[in-house]
Amino acid sequence: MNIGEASARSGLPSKTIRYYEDIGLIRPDRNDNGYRDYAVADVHKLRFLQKSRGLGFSVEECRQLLALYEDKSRASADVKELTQAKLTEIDRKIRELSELRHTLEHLVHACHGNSRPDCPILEELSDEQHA
Amino acid sequence: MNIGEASARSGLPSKTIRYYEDIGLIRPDRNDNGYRDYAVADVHKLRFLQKSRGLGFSVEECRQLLALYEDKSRASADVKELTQAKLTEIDRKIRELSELRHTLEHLVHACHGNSRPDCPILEELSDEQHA
DNA sequence: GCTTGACCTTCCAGTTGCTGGAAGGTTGAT
DNA sequence: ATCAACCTTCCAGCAACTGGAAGGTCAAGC
Repeated sequence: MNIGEASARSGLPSKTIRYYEDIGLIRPDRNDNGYRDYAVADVHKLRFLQKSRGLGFSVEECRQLLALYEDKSRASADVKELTQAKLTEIDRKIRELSELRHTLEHLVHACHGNSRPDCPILEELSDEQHA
Repeated sequence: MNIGEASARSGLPSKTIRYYEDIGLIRPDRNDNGYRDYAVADVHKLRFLQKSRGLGFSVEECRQLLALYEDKSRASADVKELTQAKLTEIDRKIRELSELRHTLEHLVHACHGNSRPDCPILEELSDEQHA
């Protein structure tokens, strides 16, 4: 499929898809006319990139995550270690998002604009253990 | 407190903290010697920025989120609408992170490096509804 | 009181990760 | 045949930092 359809299916702009090719994240085939030709597996990768980038992983981290799928020696200790590190990071992100969610909900329901600048939620936000 | 301590307490590099001042996200006092002087509330904001940036929100989105705390008219319809939109976004991110987590765990436990390129997890990854 | 080292300041240049636009080739429909 | 809607490369600009130079401040030790 052409880049336009890959874009529509992955949710990434064509510009970004070409950029990801420039930096070696994906390697689509080329048609005789020079057009890029994306396979379904490429779209999978692109969707994966679209999500993981949006979740705050750097391009280099995304490259590592992609490699976890592609690494032939997936059972190696290195890969397991990296995966475990990523899992820990994901768990932290999930926790932080849950806290952020909790805070926003509180702001809407509990604070009526009169309790700043020392609203208890702001305190909570900066608590190392808890927020 | 000086920028070094604000950096240590917030987890942000001093460079980044100065940059956030440049673009108007925080406004610390200045001492007579010209040094920036951060209050505890500033550190709260910085920690908040550190987290929300790491969770994939753009600086402009972080500015909006910060404004939710500072907006005197917090009960206005606009603010509630923005908050609701952010809550929806946060829920989506939490869902995507959970899926990513699930996928990585599966890779470690279920795939032994022999089932690509059509590993069922890669399929799942690209599914609009499910992954 | 003077030096030393660890701070802090501004400024400017470089990097990452896109994003827009120009200039031009391809394709499919009228 | 021409028109819109694709596609191509290339180059410039923006967002969000990041590093380094050049220099001022401060507390500790001699």
